[in-house]
Amino acid sequence: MDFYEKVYSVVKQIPFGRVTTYGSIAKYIGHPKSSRTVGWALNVSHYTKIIPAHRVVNRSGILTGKHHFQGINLMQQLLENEGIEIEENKIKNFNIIFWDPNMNLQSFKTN
DNA sequence: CGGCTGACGTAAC
DNA sequence: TGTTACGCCAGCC
Repeated sequence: MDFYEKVYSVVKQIPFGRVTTYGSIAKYIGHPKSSRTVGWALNVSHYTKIIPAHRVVNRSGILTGKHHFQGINLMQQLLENEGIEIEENKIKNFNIIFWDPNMNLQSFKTN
């Protein structure tokens, strides 16, 4: 399975109203230092695949990739539509809604 | 083939 | 505590 296929598989499994980080995804797919590549994978994915990339933010819960969506606030709008509160490009209660694939998809690696 | 870039993360200063 | 530096890896010159 390709690097990006793994990324897509994980991102698509992010529960509604939850978010995860580039680093967590990278770590989960076996490349803990390749978080940048995860971002790149999501970047190309937005025109090759349909995945909830808006549910992926950086480690601080900041919407660093919002300017890669159509509207400047599209990413934030999508998240708020899921009940996630955003303030100044930053997710509120991030530690609460953070969804770590490493803690929820242990069986995924064997697929 | 080498250097630059980037939706990141961590360590060092 | 705020910046800077660097590793990472795929794409694009």
